Amino acid sequence: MSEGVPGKDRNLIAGWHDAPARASERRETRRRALILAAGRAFGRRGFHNTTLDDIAAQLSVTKPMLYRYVRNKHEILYECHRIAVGMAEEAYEEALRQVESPLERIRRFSEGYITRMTSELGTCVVLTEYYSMTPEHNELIERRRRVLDAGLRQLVQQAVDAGEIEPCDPKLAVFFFMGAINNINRWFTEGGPLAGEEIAVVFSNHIINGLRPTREGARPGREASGA
Amino acid sequence: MSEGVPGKDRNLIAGWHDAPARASERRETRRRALILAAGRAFGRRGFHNTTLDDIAAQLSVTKPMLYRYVRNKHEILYECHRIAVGMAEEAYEEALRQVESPLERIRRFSEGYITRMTSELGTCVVLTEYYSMTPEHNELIERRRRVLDAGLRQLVQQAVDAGEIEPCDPKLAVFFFMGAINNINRWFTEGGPLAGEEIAVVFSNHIINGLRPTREGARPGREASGA
DNA sequence: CAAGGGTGTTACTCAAGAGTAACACCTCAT
DNA sequence: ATGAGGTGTTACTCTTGAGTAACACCCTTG
Repeated sequence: MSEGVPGKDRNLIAGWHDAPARASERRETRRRALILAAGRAFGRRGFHNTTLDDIAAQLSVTKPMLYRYVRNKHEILYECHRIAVGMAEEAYEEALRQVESPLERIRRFSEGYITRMTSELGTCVVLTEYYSMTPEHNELIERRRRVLDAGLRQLVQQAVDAGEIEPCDPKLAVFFFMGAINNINRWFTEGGPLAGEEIAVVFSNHIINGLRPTREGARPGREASGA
Repeated sequence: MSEGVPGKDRNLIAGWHDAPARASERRETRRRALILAAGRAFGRRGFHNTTLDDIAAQLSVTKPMLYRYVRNKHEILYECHRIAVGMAEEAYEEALRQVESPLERIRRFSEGYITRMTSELGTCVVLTEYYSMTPEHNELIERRRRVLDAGLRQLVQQAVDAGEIEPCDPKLAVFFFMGAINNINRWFTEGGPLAGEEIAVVFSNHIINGLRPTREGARPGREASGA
């Protein structure tokens, strides 16, 4: 996104005011920038607490301009959710492609998903507020989420069957770690102390190893034996 | 609405239409019922997608009635959040009281918090939508959450120091499991197939043991993880 | 049987914010 | 230059929903 384009960049939000040449191409870029700005605001302050005027101001234009790029406010929210599931699906398929072991696939998925979610585009994403979508949009997103969920549960089940992990309820297991992951946007801030990849690795480890009790599980009488 | 009929129990929401005797006592009961109904709706459809008329309808009264029990809509949301942090604080203190081992305290906290959160009162609670509170309310809630967070991080650090768990970043660890827990309300439904205590136990295990890789990570010669 | 406090209603006000109409400017190909 | 198409604005409309005023109906207690 941030090319070596000379001079301009009059705005914080990338890609709006530097018009990339040809019409239809610019249109796409701007639409993207709009979704990004809106998504961030939605994530931080919520869908209904963010007005179109706010978003427009972010891009230093006025509200009616936005309607050149999106049909209405709900479409923006829908796009955000599409990006979000899209990233999860991508990570899932990538994981299937890259490794064989079910457990390792889960790790890859988690890492890939988190990495995407904390990327520039990802930070725009809203995982909460699915209830603010129109029923039609919600249905579309839900459907995709359900498919993904089923895939993940299957992975967990396979990991159990392969003896890689102890038996557990796949449904709850998936709820568990997806909950942890989907909550990241609540506290993550781009440019904060934590890099996305860092979080991805740490979280994935927690998913698989938990708080990772030490073998001898020191007695309640505590006694640190060599870290 | 003909009242006073001995049969009563004319409404789903407990405690509204069966007037418990003395005035000030009933007032409290009704206020409680109102918060509960509202909190559930907020959790399911979001703060802004829930109108006061909706809430009133739930209780089979009309909007102006609600104003006899709360100052305004924001106060309801605040009460929900107060209940939520309150439950977390309770669970935390209980954990400190009951056991000594830092790791065991974390488990107790998690179990206690989840159990409360899935209790009848708990299901009303909104953990999302903190951004829909007034800045003043938000400040109050935030403050308490920060204190709790600090306590939890300390527990994690202590568990590390005591050699109970492998070293890790306490901040991320707490974000991790609190994320998983706070997301429960997204999918939990009272009277669904999963009981609150069940979830509490399973999640707490996941927090501590993760997906619990088997020792040799191989054969399905699983040992009995007796219930 | 009044009187008064509590319960509940209908019928409003009022602000905010999504969405639109209409116009004004710029710039580029002919 | 000129008109066409894209960019951007100001100044609205209209709906929704929070909050309120004002009244009507009990019950209880003297």
